Amino acid sequence: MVSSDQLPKNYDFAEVEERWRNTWRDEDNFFDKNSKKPQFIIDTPPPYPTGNFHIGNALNWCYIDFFARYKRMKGFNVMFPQGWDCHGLPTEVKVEELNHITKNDVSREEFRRMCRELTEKNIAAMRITLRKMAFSTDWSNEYITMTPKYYSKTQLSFLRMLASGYIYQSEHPVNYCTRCETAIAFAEVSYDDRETQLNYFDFDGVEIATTRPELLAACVAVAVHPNDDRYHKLKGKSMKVPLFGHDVPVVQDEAVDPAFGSGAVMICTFGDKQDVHWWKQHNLDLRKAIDRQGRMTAIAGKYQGLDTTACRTAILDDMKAKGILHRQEKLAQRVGTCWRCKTPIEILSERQWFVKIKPDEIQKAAHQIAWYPEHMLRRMENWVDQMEWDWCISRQRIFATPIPVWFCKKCGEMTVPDEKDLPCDPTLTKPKHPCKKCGSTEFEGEVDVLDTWMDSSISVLNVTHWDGSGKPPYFPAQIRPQGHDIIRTWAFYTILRSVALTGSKPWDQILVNGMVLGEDGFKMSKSRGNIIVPEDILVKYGADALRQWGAMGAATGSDIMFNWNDVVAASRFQTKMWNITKFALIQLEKGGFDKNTEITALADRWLLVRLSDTIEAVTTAMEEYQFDVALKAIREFAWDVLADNYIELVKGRLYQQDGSRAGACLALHTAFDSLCRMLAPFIPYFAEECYSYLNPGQSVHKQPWVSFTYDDDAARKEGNTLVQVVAEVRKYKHDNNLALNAPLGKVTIYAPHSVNDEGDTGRTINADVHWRTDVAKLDRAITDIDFNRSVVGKTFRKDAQAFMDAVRALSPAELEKPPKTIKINGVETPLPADAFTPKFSYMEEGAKVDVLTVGDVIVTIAKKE
RNA sequence: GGGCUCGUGGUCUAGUCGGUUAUGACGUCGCCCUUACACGGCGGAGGUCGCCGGUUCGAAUCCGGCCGGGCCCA
Repeated sequence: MVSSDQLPKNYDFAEVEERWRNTWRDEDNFFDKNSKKPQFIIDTPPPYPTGNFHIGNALNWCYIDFFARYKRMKGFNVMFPQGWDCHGLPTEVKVEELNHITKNDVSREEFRRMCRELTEKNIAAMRITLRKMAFSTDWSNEYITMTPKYYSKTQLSFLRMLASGYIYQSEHPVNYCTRCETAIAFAEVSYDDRETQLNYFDFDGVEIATTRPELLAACVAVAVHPNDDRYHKLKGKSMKVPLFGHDVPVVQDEAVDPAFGSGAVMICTFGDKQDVHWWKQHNLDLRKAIDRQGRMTAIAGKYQGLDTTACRTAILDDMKAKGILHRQEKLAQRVGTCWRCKTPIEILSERQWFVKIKPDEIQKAAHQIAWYPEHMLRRMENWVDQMEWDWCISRQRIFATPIPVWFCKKCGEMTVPDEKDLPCDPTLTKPKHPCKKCGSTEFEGEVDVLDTWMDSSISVLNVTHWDGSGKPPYFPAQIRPQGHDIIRTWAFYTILRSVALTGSKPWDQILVNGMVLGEDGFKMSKSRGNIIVPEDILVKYGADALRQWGAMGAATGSDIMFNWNDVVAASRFQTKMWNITKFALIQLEKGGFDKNTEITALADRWLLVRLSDTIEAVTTAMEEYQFDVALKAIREFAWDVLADNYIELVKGRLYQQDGSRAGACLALHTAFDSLCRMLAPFIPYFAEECYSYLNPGQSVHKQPWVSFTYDDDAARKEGNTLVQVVAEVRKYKHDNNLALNAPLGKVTIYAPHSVNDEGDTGRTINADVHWRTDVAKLDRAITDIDFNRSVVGKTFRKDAQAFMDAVRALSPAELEKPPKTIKINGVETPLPADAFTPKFSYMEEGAKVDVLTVGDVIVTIAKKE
């Protein structure tokens, strides 16, 4: 044990946190392949390496670290890997910005090198924050998706899904961002409100309303509702498209809303998702009027080369000139945009690669996973239910995993590399064998690359070593922690891929955390100026305070508002705990403690039973990932039970030098040791620091989770009463304008059982205290009756009111000694025990005393003259 | 328009498979520098638990409707 005078007066988080950060070793957190302990593998989210670990990440990682540390203490072989999801557009855009280039100004290889370089720099910066936050990362299982080691696994998964028929290529309409020049998946489409114009014009004699006149060249049909009398005559006819002159059929479809516009709509390839539906349904022509850059194609005739906006203006002008534009109306509209650049997306028909979505097997696997909180499963169900198209996985970009496929230049046959030859960039290398179909050795490598979700959706397969021979040795993982914003992407794609590649669910449990909102209650954003970065909090209050905010800010799973108050309160709790540590050390070094001391004093028994209750509650909460409940219970025990009540009760005894202090020393040590262990997952630096003073050279993080139990119902009840008696006496002093340490004279406590308080009560309230079990010899009168409504209501139901009236009508003697039955509404009814308690007022003969009652305990106070 | 979720003192929040006086923090007011702690202790004030209706002896809690936030999706 370290001497108490070596403890600094104040807790210096900056010094302590840095010291332990430099002391702890990475190896202590490594997953042990040879361990016999049960495994607990965490499918940690690989963040996008922006260079800044933001507060949302911090919350997510706090949760992970809480249970990772808890599970280690509970005897699990924990893997807490750290991944980095590198590929994708944001980095490409950043590289273009920083170097003042566009991707086409340098070679693909050079551009990739620039992206890798930036990413490495960003990862290095983020690792520093992770370490400062004291996350118990398993750095031996770090993965970086842009490395050949990782993306060869992405490619392997691609080849296997290609072989099993999950992956196919096809020409199909896809969401396309013409600014980024790439296809995107539905999950990457966001929706913005905007106002547009609905244009009514003459279409070969019929009025049609459209918001997208520029697509006239791509018109392939006119649709009307089958029951719309106005257009019966058009059935089976064809019509001539104005300005362009090609003929299109008239089709009938229930989905046409006769009340919208003129009730007749033009179908174009493609204005929106509905057009795609109709196009498939009615087997219509394909007319591509917009190219990958968002410009009009040759099919648009004289409008060729214009962008869509210019084309719209030109066509409307021409309509006006021809006199066929009837009128224009304003229309509120939701438009799909690229999540990254906010450019409105186009639906283009393209040859792309797709992954088959099989809703049933995804639903089945999703239901085999335990969701925390449970209702988050609904989001997955709803998303899977409304999937219409397969997942488009090809992207026309550069910084991403290459699609490992070649096509024969002669016959078009597809060739793939052997699994052992991965990774592979087909744009740089050639297949090892000639074309199987025609024998040619001339190949063209696929230039498209993979959606980054193809990388990250195998994170769990990667950490469980799925690519090893045979069955994945560690698969499935135990838990996936993630935010609810990416349920429809990361969680969805992971389940899909896991089922496709292994036939099984990816994890046993999924823990979904909420979003972090700014102090003003809104989503953090640059424009609102409400962004809080973890580094700010680390500098001002330290990692432990930030971690406490993460645990206590809100119930697990709900959105959490950032609040400096919570951080300040967390830091104050540490100050309080620091002082408890100093007190414990000062007391324990006086004579140590003996594990075999018999605990007899009520206060000591009470502390131990309350500790036991707390440990049980905290353990239950940890098992359910209710970190707010767990930390709240710990804080309450430390501050309220231990510091404000227990220590106040026994400090007088501890100051003495006789044998009566031994029990208090043991109780104090037990509580303090347990607190350090329970706090270890939440505030690892602080818990380590406190623990180290009592146990030099030992780490609290290598200790098992607390298992202390203490069963003593009487101590719980009597101790609570004792605490209340002290509180009542303090209030009495307060009400009588007495100082809290004012001497009180003789105080008699009449309790139902004899109590051994070792003199604690008398010293605490500064009085000459006498405990008695006999009945107080006082004149008393009944002033009121307390009913126990939970008993009365359950027993009498409708007659509860009548019962209470009947009791009030009893004589004082009957109230003190209740009869067996009571007459309610004229019926003799059994009188249940505990239905009511009479309230008495007491007077002692002659002597002037004040009387306090606490439950069934009576306290008389004879004031000192 | 649909789905999910939330609405509790000035602010944030616990409680939500009904049950005695609705939890805690911050703020606020009063008293107290008691040998761990004034970054503290003790005590107080402050709430028609969004609104309306229903079920019940009893509703913050269950049911229905409405109003208002947030998120996801059409």
